[in-house]
Amino acid sequence: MGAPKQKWTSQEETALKAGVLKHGTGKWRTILSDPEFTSILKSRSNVDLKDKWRNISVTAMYGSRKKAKLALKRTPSSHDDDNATALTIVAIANGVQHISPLPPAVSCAPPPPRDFEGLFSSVDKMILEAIANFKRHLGPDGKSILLYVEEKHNMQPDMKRLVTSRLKHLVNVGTIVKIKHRYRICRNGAEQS
Amino acid sequence: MGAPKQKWTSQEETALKAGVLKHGTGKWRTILSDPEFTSILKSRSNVDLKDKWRNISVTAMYGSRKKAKLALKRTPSSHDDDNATALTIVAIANGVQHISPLPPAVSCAPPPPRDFEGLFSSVDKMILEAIANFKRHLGPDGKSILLYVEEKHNMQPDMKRLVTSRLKHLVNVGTIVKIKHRYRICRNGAEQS
DNA sequence: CGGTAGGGATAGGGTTCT
DNA sequence: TAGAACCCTATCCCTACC
Repeated sequence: MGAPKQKWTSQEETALKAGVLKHGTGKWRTILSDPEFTSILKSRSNVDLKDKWRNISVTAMYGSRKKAKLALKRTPSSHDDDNATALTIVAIANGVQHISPLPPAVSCAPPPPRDFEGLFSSVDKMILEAIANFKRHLGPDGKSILLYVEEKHNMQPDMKRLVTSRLKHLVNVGTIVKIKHRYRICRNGAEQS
Repeated sequence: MGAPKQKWTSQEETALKAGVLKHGTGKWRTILSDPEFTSILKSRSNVDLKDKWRNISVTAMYGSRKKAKLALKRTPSSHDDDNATALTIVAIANGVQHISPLPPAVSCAPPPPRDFEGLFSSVDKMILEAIANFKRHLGPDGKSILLYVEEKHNMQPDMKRLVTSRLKHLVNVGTIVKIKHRYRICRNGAEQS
């Protein structure tokens, strides 16, 4: 009676995905406040978003949370990769897919991150995105970033070299900093401790 | 792994409690700097300590912060009592408890607040600590301290009498003063406003 | 600038409903 | 029984205020 279990509509789900693409995971309140999504998601809380995203991610990767836990027990591997991977999966779903399951009543998809200014800047963007979508202070390590980008491009082995060099480049020009094998966006030129 | 949530170990928690008993609440940086605790708590910040203490206190009293807030809304009563009570609880836990949940691999417990000089002095200590560590001007009243001492000792009626009499005793000998049902450490004989 | 208090958000485990 | 939706709370983050 209090609440008969409010199932997620595909509009809501689409908005959530777009929100994650735009603001990153872990920015549930931000997504909720974004005028682009707030009306669609107005009956959801930030925690709802988090939970739904978990369902989406875990379903995409393992089929279920239960299996996910089992899988993670067997392989206590870098948990960060999973998050990046999930985001990638959804990114693909949302970005590559030209038709929505439902005709979006509102333009809830991200504006257009479609401006390819060249491969480099494209990769740079993805790298920054991968880092930006990291909520913790410690950023992702190179491996996670790589995985993220590779999957985005269907495991092109060329990508690895490109990403690695771009990563170095971004560090060199001061866009990002590398601290103990982890990368972080550099806010103002230098990120001294 | 960036830091998927660094759960507090029982060693750390013990160190924090000991630190609060030694330096008082609100002295997080001091506790961190204390050579007695600095190594155990080296991966924690002063803010972490503050947060964890809040968690411990509130859990001991209400079960959770959420319930605490609700309880406080229903009863906008003197918030000071809560803090004292929490401290008392921890004081008791640290001072009376003879067995740790986990056999401490390292001697991480405070050197020895284990010197039982008798039940009286033990109770006196708890009372004084609870009051001393109070930063608000109004001290705690005896009721809440009593209540939780009783609970901690499984409602032993003896405890109630003991605490009450010790409280009176401490007032009589001038160690503490009682002002409007609240107790304060007496610094120099008189505590005029 | 550094520290603390407090409000609030998130992560992850757990629970309920279907 | 599984999976989706929802709850609980330890931990973490942000901001105002010294």
